[in-house]
Amino acid sequence: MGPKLLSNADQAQMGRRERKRVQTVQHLAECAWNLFEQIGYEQVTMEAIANAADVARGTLYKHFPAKEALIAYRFRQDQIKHQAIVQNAALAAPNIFDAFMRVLRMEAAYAERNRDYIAPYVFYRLSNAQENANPFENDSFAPLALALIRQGQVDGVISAEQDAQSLAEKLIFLRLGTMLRWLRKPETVLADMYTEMLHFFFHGAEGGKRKIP
Amino acid sequence: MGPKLLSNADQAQMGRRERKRVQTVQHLAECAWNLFEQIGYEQVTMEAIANAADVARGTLYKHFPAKEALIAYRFRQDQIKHQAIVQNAALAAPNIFDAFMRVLRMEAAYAERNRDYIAPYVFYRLSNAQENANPFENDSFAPLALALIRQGQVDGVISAEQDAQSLAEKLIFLRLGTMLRWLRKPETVLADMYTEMLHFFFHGAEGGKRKIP
DNA sequence: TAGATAATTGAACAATGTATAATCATGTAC
DNA sequence: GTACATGATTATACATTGTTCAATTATCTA
Repeated sequence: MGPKLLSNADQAQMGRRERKRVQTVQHLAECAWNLFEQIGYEQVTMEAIANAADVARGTLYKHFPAKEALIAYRFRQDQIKHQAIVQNAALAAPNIFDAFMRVLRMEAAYAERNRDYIAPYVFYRLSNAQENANPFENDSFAPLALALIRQGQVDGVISAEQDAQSLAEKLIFLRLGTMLRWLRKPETVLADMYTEMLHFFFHGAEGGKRKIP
Repeated sequence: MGPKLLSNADQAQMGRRERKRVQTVQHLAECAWNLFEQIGYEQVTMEAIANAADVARGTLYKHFPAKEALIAYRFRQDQIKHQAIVQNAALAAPNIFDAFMRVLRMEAAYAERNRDYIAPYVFYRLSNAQENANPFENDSFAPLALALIRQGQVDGVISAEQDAQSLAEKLIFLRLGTMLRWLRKPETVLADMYTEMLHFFFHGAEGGKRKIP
């Protein structure tokens, strides 16, 4: 249901108006990103972006209701681009734990490369959580996590008594906490923290050790 | 180390300047809260609060750098007020799980009573997470959770291999996710969701069932 | 009492985000 | 192809947030 990468065929079918809209959006995103990289995200104002793209400020706001939306667009595009690779990596894994591990490793690598943008992105998505059903519904991670959890339940590695959707949401918030801790501590490595997080996700605080009943 | 409820003796020792500061802060918070209750949090502007309290806008901003800070102040005061009761309830519990349960039940009751303010409060605390070590460090829940987790480790109910601080943070973000889901779904009961969350916190997605080794 | 320190005020400022009327480009129906 | 509806763009104004600054007032300290 989400937006997809547009083939040339799709573009031809769209009509000039829609085609121009997409073009404008891409142009705005590009100009914004250039500015972000040049002078730093925080320093860039919406006015500056509009000027760089040579449109009125109102036009910019029409397509991107906030500066963070420009990051979200970028990230979304990248997610769509990498979706197939990530899914295949997950499918090729020998078990659910490794599948998650591979997905999270790729995500960690991406996050390390885009560190400066993670915080504004996350808070933006979170603040708009009231509207969407799930704050990270558009995120490509959520549906993948859900699928893997369901598979885990089939395999018997994950308790079938717990609602898969609910488990997915818990994982998403564990991931959020992990990301924020990583952002706060410059010396940490996100992929390592994800490993610890995954262990906790599967075994909980009890840690897989059973108390004598 | 955090702010404490002020006894009269404390106030006498403070000096007029500090005494007036506290007085102003309380006055501002009161005026703001009255407005929030009268016309709804979203509708109230900082200017309106300043006018109601009969101070310059700059003065209001000096004490409360954002509208959300007025909620945070309120909540903090209430937390301090209830701290002893909550702690005693936790101490009186027969085990760690029940201790958490009692604490979270009280918190749930409080949240249900203050539903309208939870979302802005949470996002505000979260956005200021870069500064503080932990986004909910000033929260009275964090240190209590940490203490209970350490106790759980002593009792052998919680794996001693995992860092208590790290576990506490995980619980805090599970709690965050739970709160946001509760906010999104008006039909849900927060206390019930906390129960499920706690079960997950202890046993993980595996759910306490061991796979055949 | 004198001088340092902190709080308050009023004003201006930069930026965000919303709203509106006028204008221009595109789509659709005839 | 013309006519009309619809969507996008522009310029502008507006309310609000949050910051800054110089001038003033109140408190503290020596």
